[in-house]
Amino acid sequence: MTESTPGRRRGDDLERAILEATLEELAEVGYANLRIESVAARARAGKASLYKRWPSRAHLVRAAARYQGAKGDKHFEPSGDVRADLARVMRRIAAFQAGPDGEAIRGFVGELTDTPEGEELRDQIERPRLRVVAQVFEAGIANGTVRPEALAPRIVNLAPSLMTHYFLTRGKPAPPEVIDEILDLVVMPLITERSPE
Amino acid sequence: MTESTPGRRRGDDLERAILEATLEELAEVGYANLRIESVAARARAGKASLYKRWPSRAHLVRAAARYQGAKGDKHFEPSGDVRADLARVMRRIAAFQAGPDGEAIRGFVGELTDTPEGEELRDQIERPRLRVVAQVFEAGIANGTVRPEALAPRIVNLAPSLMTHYFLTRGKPAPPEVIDEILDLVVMPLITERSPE
DNA sequence: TAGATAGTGAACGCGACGTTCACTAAATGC
DNA sequence: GCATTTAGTGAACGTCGCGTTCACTATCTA
Repeated sequence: MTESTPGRRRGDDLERAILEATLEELAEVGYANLRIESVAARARAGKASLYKRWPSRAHLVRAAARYQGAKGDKHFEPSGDVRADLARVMRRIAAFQAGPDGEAIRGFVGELTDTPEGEELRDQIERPRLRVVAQVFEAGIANGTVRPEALAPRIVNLAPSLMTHYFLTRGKPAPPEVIDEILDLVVMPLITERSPE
Repeated sequence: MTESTPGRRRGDDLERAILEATLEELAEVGYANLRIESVAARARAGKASLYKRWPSRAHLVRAAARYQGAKGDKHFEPSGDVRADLARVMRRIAAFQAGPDGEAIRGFVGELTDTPEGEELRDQIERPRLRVVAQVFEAGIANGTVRPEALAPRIVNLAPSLMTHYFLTRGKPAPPEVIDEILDLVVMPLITERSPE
C-alpha cells in the first residue's frame, strides 16, 4: 500500500514508491517471475522512469533490497546465554529470508558470478550478521562459556552460512527444529569450552 | 565435439547428442543464458525434438545433469586418514561445481521452491556425497580417530553443505585454502575424539 | 518395397524486454 | 503569476526467445 492519488510524483518520492512496489511484487511472485512492467503498473509509474534509474531487473531488485535493509537495522542485545542468543539471531535470519529480501537473494544466486558487484552485495548482507554473532560470542567469552578461538571468521560465519545454505537449497528458511539441531550438533559443541571429562 | 554427419539420428542416439550439447552450452554460457535454440542448433536438431522430450529448460538441464552424473559415478576408497580423505572428497566436489553441473545447480536455485521436484533433485546430488563422507567417517571411527556421534546426518552433511554454500554465494567453488580452513576450524574439531587435556 | 515412425526446419503468435516520443504536470526563475 | 525548464506518463515499436505447429523427409519395420 503506497499513497493515494498524489498527482504526479517525482524524484525521491517516486523512487521510494517504485522500490516499495518492487518489494511487494517480489514478495508476491518471487524473483523469477518478477516483471518490470508489473512493478511499473503497481507503482503507477512509466516503465521509462524505471529504466532511467536502474539498467536491469537485477539492479532494481538490489536497490530494493538495499532500501529495505536500511529500514530494519535493529540493534541486538546479547543476554549472555549464548545458545538462546544464537537461536534468536537465527530465527531473525529465517524471518528475513521469508520476506522479499529472501526472494531477492535467491534470485541473485542465478546471475551471480565472481564479480565485484556480487561481492559488494554479499558483504552488505553478511557483515551485519557477523557483527551480531560476534557480539554474542564475545558475551559468551566474557562469562567463560565460549572459547576465544570461536571468533575466527569462519566460525562466526558458520550459523548464518548454514541458514543460507538451507534456504537456498530448500526454497524456504530453516524451521525451528533445524535451527535447534544446527545449534546442538554443530555450533555449540564447536564454540563451547571443552568440559574436562 | 559430437559425431560427424551421422545422417539423421533418432531415439537414444539423438537424445545423447542433445544432452551433450546441453552440457557444452551450459559450460560456455551458464544456466542463465542458456537458450533452447542454441542447444538445438549445437546438436543439429530441431527444437521440436527437444520439446518432445523435455517440457522446459529446467527439465532439459536436469536431464543433462543426471546424464552427466551417470557417467562419473566413481568409487571412493577411504584411506583411514580422515582429514586427507575429506580434503579429497571436497576437492572432488569443487571440481564438480566448476563444470556444467555446477552451472546447472546454480540455475536451479533461482526456480527452486519447496516442491517435490526440488527435493528429488537435491537428494540425487546429496545422497552420494553423504554416502562417501559417511564411509570416511566410519573408517575413522574404526581406527579411533573419529567420534561415533559424527555420523549424525547434520554433521555428515556439514562439509558438503559448506562447499555448496561457498559455491552458491561466491559464484565459484571453494579454493583449496578455504577447504583447509573448513577442515581445520570446523569439521575436524567437531568430529575428532576429544583429546583429554 | 510400402507403411509407419520420428526428426527437420521454417513459420507463427505470444509475452516481456528495453527504447523512443509526443504530451503533460511539477518545479524554477523572473 | 507567467514562461521556461525538468521530469514523468503512457502508448507504440522493434527484438528476442519461448513453445507450438505443419509440410516435408529420412530411417526403421514388416
